[in-house]
Amino acid sequence: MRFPKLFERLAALAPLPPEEWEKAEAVAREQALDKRELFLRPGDPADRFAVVLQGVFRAVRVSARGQESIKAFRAEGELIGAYAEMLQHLPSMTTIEALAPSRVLVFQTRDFQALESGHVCWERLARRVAEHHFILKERREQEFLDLSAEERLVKFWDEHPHLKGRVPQRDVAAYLGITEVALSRIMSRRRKRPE
Amino acid sequence: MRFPKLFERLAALAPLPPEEWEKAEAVAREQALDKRELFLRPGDPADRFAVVLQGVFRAVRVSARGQESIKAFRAEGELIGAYAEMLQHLPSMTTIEALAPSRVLVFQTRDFQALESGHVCWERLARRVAEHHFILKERREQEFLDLSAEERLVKFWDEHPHLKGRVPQRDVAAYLGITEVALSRIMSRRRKRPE
DNA sequence: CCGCCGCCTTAACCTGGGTCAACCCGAGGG
DNA sequence: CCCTCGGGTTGACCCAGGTTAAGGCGGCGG
Repeated sequence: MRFPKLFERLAALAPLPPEEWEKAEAVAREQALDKRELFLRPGDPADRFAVVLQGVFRAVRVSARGQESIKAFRAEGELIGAYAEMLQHLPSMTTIEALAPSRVLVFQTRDFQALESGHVCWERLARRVAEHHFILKERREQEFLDLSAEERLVKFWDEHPHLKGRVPQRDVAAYLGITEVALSRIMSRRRKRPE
Repeated sequence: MRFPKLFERLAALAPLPPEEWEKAEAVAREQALDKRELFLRPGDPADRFAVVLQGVFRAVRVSARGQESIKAFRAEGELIGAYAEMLQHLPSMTTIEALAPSRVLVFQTRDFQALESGHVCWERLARRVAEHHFILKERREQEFLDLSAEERLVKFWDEHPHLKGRVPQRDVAAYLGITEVALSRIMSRRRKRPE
């Protein structure tokens, strides 16, 4: 077993026999990425995903108008991939970019489907992952519905303290749905007013 | 089989043997709701969900500040329930209210777990449902990130034509994340300007 | 028939955030 | 040492949407 820590993490989500994990490791491939390097770009087939072993990533979507917004940041132990597109068998509309030198463990969805038909544990794990992602998105939806940009910012740092210093400000702005200018203003406002 | 149409719908998502469906129908209970009646209110245990047989519902969340925002509308063939809370074994924070006289088919999650341990098809179906919900939420996230309120409105009616005339305007506003006043203004703006 | 109620609209005013543009500052590279 | 460059800040100006408050209007009960 090359990645016992990762195994623990997954097994906590759903029962996962060690021998099944061994099979998964057998089809996985380690990949190193430089800062700025892309794990996935728009138009690529969404036929693989990965677990972050080290580093940080941002999942970006550029709109028709050319402005880029950030769907998520992903750090150690989290999944990267164009999940929605994968489920719909569409080419990726997402760019996934390393914000720092990183290492990931890559799986082909094809290989994963093979694992799934071998043992039900994978089905259950896939379900858990889907459910977890749903919960995260719903939480975010809630934030857009009833929080101001400033409140979203505060909440963001509350919930992602481990990203401090690892993601540029402009990307935080693009995650919050505002411009970097607005974010800068909010921060200076906070610096002065509510001590 | 009391609800063959519903069976078709579900079976389209994931393979579902008719005899399993029969078992599900056996534990389901039909419920009628008047306009304004609540299927679920905040604080209720999130231990049941339902399929809409007839009518429309709105899933509301009231924020700490007391303003209510709408997570989703649900019409015939769709699921109602506090899904996120159910997954997290939390009491409901959502109100689910009939916008018209409605009929639903209610399941207890407890009964459903029994079905799941009886046959893997339910596991697969649950996964599909989770994935589907995820896709919807991600799409909505995208809309908040790079569409204006006006564009969100247009998209809303594009994607939900069957809700026309069935949901009050103020609720559409609360779904879009704006006030009813703003929505009214947007509509009159559109009436004049871009013919 | 009147009056009320629920729902929508309109207007006046305020504010947060967008846009554009100038500027600052620290890290390299020549 | 200076230049450049990437990333953050600031200011001026504008506009979408929030807030408050005043109608409009159709439906329904009395």
